[in-house]
Amino acid sequence: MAEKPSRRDQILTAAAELFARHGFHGVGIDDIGAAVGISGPALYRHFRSKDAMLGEMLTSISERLLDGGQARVDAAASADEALRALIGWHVDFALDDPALITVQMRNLANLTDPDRRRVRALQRRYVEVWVETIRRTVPEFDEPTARAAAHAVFGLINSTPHSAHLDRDQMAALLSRMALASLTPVVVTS
Amino acid sequence: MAEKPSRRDQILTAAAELFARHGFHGVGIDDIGAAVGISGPALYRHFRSKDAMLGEMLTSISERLLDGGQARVDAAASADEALRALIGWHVDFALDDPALITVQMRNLANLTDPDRRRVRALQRRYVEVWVETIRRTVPEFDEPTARAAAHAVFGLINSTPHSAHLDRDQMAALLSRMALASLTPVVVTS
DNA sequence: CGGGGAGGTTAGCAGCCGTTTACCTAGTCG
DNA sequence: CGACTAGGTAAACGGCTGCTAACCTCCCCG
Repeated sequence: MAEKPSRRDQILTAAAELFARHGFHGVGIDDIGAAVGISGPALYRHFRSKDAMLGEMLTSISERLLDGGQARVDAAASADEALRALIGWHVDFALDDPALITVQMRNLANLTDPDRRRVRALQRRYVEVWVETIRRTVPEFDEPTARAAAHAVFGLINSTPHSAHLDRDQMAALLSRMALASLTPVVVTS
Repeated sequence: MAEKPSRRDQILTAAAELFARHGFHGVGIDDIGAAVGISGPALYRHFRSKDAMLGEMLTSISERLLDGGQARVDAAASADEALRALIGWHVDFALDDPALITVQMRNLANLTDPDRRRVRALQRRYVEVWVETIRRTVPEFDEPTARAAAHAVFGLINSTPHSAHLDRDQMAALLSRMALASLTPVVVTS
């Protein structure tokens, strides 16, 4: 079933690609229209404004990340397994939607104030899932350290768009291994 | 000696801060002027254009990164020490100039064509320094893998601006440990 | 059959923003 | 002392861009 994507979704994915490549302000309304075969102001039949596109894009990413991450953690049997599942989840997301990940990293500042608040709240909750999971497997990390470590792992995994030299599976394996290793630096070489 | 910074440098650091926070297109010429106490078009006494500011900013970062990295590697006695030195160098840079690092990560696309070529060439050479160093300490990585790993480590270290919750020294220690651990995942738990 | 909504189109406006211009000071130096 | 320069100002211009307006055309459904 070819799951025909709604016009809105077509527009959002095209816009994400463009925003990722040129930045929010670097993309014109006409560019987005052209990318989906319609031209210019026709977009206003589907979105209230250009800001609204970015807003919807980022809130939907943030919700998907949070929900998926939470689900993986809840389904895990042990703390260790939870961490692996979380890493795998984020790696898959970053590899499957590099444009979305890039936009989420770079274009938070271009959001409208209420949108930014919403997105930040979602992101904070996602980070919190990570912080708890990390602290369960690496008890010697205090909370601020775990938070900083979580951000560092995000940076590591989200580097994906800048290095597509490996194929998907190798990349997933590499990133997962590196992420996991970076979080267990204290495995004493006995 | 209070090393009074030249006007040009004042402008560049102020502009870097603004570009990092709002993105290149999100900052007006008047904003930059205001940030250094002069207003608007006075900047054109010091720079040919707004693009020229970004160009000079990014080439100078890239040169500093490359030169410093190369120097550290050359000064190192062993491969292992070279890797540690390289990590330390990049961590120090990212912690001391978070704005510059952010601009370099996000605003490559806003460069003028010749500037982008120059910067990319410098960045490639810097990555190459990392790739060689990594391969000397982790021989089981082939070249593409080492390159991808280098990018991942950059992402890890450059995550600094998004998490200033720790003080400088703790942050440096954490990032260095994580970076090093991520690159030696094969320390078999004997 | 006939009318209304969904989804296009082009033309045009309004505002922003990078850049140029013309002008005005202080210093500096022959 | 007079002239040139470095560095600043405010005003104006021109192009780009987000958005609106007016209009057109299917398609569906009573």
